[in-house]
Amino acid sequence: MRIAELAARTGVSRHTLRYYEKEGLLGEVVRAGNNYRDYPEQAVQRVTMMRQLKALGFSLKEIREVMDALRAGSIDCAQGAALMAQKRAAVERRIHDLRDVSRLLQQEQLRLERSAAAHHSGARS
Amino acid sequence: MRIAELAARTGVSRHTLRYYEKEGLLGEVVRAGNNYRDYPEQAVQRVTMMRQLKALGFSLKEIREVMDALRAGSIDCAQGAALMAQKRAAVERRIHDLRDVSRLLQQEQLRLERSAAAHHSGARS
DNA sequence: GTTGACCTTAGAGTCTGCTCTACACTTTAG
DNA sequence: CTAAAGTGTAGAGCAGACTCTAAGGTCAAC
Repeated sequence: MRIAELAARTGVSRHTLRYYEKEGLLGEVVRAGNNYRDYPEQAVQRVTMMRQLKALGFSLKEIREVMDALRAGSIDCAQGAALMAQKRAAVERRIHDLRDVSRLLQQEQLRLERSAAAHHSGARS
Repeated sequence: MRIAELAARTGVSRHTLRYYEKEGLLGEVVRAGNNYRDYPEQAVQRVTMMRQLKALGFSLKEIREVMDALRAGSIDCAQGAALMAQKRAAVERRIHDLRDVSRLLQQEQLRLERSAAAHHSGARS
């Protein structure tokens, strides 16, 4: 498919798609005879995943590493699987850290709710 | 404490601490008679939390909202608690999304491991 | 009372990740 | 055939988040 279709189906602009390619996130993109980019169907999933990872706070460099792993998988399955496991571990670490933050926020929330209740019942602060 | 100590204890540079203050992440910072900033002990926890949130991919604007909620809590407990709950919901959403990504990566990993095993046992790809 | 460590502000510079513009070529619709 | 829509490259511009520099005030120690 051409760049406009990929942009439409992923919600990532043409400009950004070319930028991602330049930054190595999309590997080599095949060109048609007229020099237009010709993306495979799979590009939709790949770019969608990039967008998701981006939204979760991953840098383009980190995303590139995930994509490299996926691409390596098409060549060397064992190596690709290993890289995939490593990237998944990074994601799990991030989940763990977020849980810590969530717990902190909850503690603060409970503390404030107790304070609010105390004020409401006429107690002194 | 002075800015150098806060920087040392949080791992955030003097420059960045002033920048965060300018961006409203630290609220009003009390000044000593000599116009030096004089941070309360609590600033260590606050700045540490900023650093954590930052590492997890939150923008300064989002972090500012969390800090505003914490600061509001010192004034209006009920309101602070509500904001805290709201921020915690955002964190939980992010955890949920990360779990999706983790699941995707795991699927790919398993697929590749099966492929690798098939290759190893002499099967055709 | 001067040296050196620390503090101040204002503002310039840097890096990332887009986003847009200019200009030229290709394709498609009428 | 021509106009509009789409694509290409190169490069400028921009916002966010720092990072650093310059020029000067403060303070503790010698």
